[in-house]
Amino acid sequence: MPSTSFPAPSKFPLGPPAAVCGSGETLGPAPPSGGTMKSAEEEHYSYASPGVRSTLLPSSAQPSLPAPGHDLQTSAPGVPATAASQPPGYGGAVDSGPSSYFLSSGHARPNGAPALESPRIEITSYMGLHHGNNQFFHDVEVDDVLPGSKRPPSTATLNLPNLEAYRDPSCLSPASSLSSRSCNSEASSYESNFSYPYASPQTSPWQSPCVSPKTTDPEEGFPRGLGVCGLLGSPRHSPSTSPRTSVTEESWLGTRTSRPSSPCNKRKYGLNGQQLTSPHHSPTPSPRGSPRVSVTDDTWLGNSTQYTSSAIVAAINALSTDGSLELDGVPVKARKTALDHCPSVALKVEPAGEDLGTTPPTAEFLPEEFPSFQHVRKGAFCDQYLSVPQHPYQWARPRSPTAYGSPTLPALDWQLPSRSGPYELRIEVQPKPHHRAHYETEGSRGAVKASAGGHPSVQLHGYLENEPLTLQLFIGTADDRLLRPHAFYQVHRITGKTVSTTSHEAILSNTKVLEIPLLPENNMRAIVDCAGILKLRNSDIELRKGETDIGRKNTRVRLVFRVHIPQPSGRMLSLQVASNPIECSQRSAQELPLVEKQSAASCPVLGGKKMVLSGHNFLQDSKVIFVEKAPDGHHIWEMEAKMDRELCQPNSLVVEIPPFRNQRITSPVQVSFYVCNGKRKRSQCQRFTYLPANGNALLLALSTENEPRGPFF
DNA sequence: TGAGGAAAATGT
DNA sequence: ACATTTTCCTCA
Repeated sequence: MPSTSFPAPSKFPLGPPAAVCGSGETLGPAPPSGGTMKSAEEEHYSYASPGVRSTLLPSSAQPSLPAPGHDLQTSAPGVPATAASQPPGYGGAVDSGPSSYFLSSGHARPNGAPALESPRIEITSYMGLHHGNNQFFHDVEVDDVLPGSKRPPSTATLNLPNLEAYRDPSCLSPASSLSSRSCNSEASSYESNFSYPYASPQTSPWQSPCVSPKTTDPEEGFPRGLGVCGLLGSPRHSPSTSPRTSVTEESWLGTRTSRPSSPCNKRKYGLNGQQLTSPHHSPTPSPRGSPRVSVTDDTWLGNSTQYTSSAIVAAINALSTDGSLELDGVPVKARKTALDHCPSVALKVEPAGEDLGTTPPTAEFLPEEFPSFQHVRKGAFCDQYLSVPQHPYQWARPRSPTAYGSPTLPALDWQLPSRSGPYELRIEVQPKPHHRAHYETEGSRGAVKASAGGHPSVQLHGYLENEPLTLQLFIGTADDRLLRPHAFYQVHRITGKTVSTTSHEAILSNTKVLEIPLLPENNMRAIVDCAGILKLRNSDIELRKGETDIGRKNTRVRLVFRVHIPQPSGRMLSLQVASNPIECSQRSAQELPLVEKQSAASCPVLGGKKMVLSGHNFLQDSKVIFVEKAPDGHHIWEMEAKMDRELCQPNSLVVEIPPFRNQRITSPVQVSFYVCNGKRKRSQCQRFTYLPANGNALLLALSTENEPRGPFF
């Protein structure tokens, strides 16, 4: 299908194609998978031609998905992201006017931030773009759903009063904003406006957004995915996936609810997040093979990711779809989105259920149209789950929703390439692998830093215009699945003397997004010294209806950066890159010592035998403490081993096994030892079991063996 | 603030 | 009994 649908490159509205598209090369590494993918260029083209709206590429057309996040990973500075191959996801958005979204002239920039003129926002109906997820099928749906509603894809323009440099999504729902209650963050609302209904392959497109996925717990009446509110609408959910949705409000909400004693049943996932069971699979074939998908994440993401099909689909959609089509057809209103949070509501609204469970509420409705409705729902929803006080966040200021989230911008769970044509968004300086996130009950723990000191930095290469752009940053997942906003962590804006970078907070679909100016005068490079990480309580998030991810042991995140580059054609080209994974728990940050091997499995009763422990994270002051416990668990004795510092190596400790205290042992004695780093208390250290293989040997071998023998392992 | 530690809670 | 998560304390 595909290809045909693409417009010829020549059509590329933008300037010389060549420039834009640099040939594949720009793309960089060719598409991983067999060439099926189109070069970025092509895609560009496709999208580009304004006229072409309809071209929807069948998903098939783009077999390959971008690897989620992948690009990022590679992120080693300097290293080009391989992922490039991905097509610009949504790049193709419709024709909107030139991006309304961005600033045009550099006007005053307060604080260095680019000033926005009064931005004019054009609303285009691209719907497709947004919801990345399921656009595939929309055509149909649209019609069905909104029969009369189609609107011309035209764009509307709004003039914003002014400029804060950035648009705030929040504006949208006034009410919503910070208040915890407003589950729907503004963003969401905003999104909803734009959102476009797309159906996940699996689900019927039209299901009510709210519909609860089957997978969901029966008990819950609500649909789970709501949270997303539509934004992301992710229909994607694979069961496994968590709807990102929920993420966050709480954060902002700040409220603390009493902790729920136990979260309702959540599904268990593998540590990586893989879900053990997936309720439904999307029928659609998963794109996995597609190059895009795999491209990159290697690092964190295992190649094997199990992405939910929906996610993939979304990605595909993004790539392939021509927003325009949908746009037209889709009545904006049609979508009911916002419900997200208020699943219940949604339910009411829509019968639903249809789907297979997974369906997240895709629906969107225009906020405008149903403003009150939304709010209500939100409130309701929140109440149910959270009693949170509102936050006083500043970003609450009103802005037109549209401004911020122009309809054309891709949802946060869309997989986007890190480079396309001449452009490449690259993380020049990676964040440290550990950063202790702070809870709402704590004070800030500062900004994420770089390993070598300083802070992470991101640069947009290949952009030669003089117009400043906005770099968006949000906290994404680091598991094996497709990159998506992390439900349990939110980016936290840090301000103060130590922060040199101006930033602005916005909320998109329950996900806090930090917007940082990318200025030509700075070479389109931003030093991210204003981003901290907030941890939301697992119980709060897990209770959300629609949330399927679990927080326990889900403590790794990635910084996800996005930039939207207005194209001459009026479309917006979006690039995204994710950082290396960052471990956010306190404990992990301490780098616990880990013993992988021990040279001895037994020792004479008198002890004295030397043992080599091989592992990681051993420090100069590491201590090894032996403990003997009776079969019933009774603590018999413990003793700190004598360490042979001379023989110790960074990854190995040589210790002397202390003599057993009970020399009348007639049967195997189980001895454990702890390896402690520095001040860490034993209780916080890893305990290893040393089990003498032969009881007799213990009893009878009174002579000590002081030298380790042979190869230990 | 920004951290570092750790006790108190919870979850397995 | 442990492993993890959250809340508190302290300090610079």
